[in-house]
Amino acid sequence: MESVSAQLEEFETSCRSLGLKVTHQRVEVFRELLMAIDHPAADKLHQRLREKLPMISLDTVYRTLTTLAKYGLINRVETPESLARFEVAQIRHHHLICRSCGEIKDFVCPIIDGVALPDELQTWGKIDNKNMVVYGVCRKCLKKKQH
Amino acid sequence: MESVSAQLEEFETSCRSLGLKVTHQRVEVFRELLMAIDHPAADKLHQRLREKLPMISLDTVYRTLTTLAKYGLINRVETPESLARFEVAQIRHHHLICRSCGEIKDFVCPIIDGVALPDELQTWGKIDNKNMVVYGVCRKCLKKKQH
DNA sequence: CTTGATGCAAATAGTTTGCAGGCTC
DNA sequence: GAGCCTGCAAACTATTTGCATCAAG
Repeated sequence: MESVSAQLEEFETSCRSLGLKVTHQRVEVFRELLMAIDHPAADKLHQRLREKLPMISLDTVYRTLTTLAKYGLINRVETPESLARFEVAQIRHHHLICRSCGEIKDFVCPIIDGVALPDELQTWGKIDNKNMVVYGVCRKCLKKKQH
Repeated sequence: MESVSAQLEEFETSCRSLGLKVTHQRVEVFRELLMAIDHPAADKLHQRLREKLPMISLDTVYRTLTTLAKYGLINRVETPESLARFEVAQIRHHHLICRSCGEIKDFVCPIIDGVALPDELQTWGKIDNKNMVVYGVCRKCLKKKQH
């Protein structure tokens, strides 16, 4: 596991080699996402960022997230609420999503990673990512429902 | 593989047992989705439906899709464009999504279906669905890019 | 200095909701 | 006939975009 500062340094290097300017806002967006464990949506991230950067605008957050996702520095996670959520692109993992509260949890599963996809997919085009998404209702929500 | 009329009949039976009224609009929305192979979004479905039901409103399509998905009669498919798309809940399958044109293709993979998920997921809550989502760029889009 | 990034405000796009009338059960 | 469903219009929410200014390389 890399340290936060090492990851930030790597981020800046990546930006430079991609021709993206290393702005204060971009670094902070990335740092905030690096610290987050809850796959925040743009709006939530914006709220958190304003503590450090009171002037940062929501559309800059959107633009930054879109740009970073486009270059693969972060991942966009699809959710059932059609509300985009984000995470720093880390080790290969999959997602567990609660239909009730929307919580997204990561899990690793080397077996799934190792499964060979059907041959027909090879002729379809160029595959660059596979992700297992597991839906259900988390324990907290199951308890709430009993009332 | 069931015939279309058999599936429609089953749909009506399901609605009744769920306490949902079998309206003309609902049946047509379901039928249209049954015939579709492209996982249409609400808007596209609405366009198609207007050929048969010129008066059907877009919000009825939305309401119907939401209701049917809630009861598991159809599935909502998440996409990278945060635009909800739908399909009739058929046999267990997975999705292949083109990042460029948004095409969604189904594929079956018994091996993936059979993989036991890590134990930690059992304690998380109640799991009701697992789906592999494979992202890439389809051949048609790869060709376009070469120009 | 040049070009891309930001902040502001306004525009979009997808989706949801309140209400009155209509249709299923 | 009772209550859910529909159509219409308006509201909302998430996200995008045009433009002038500003800052990184």
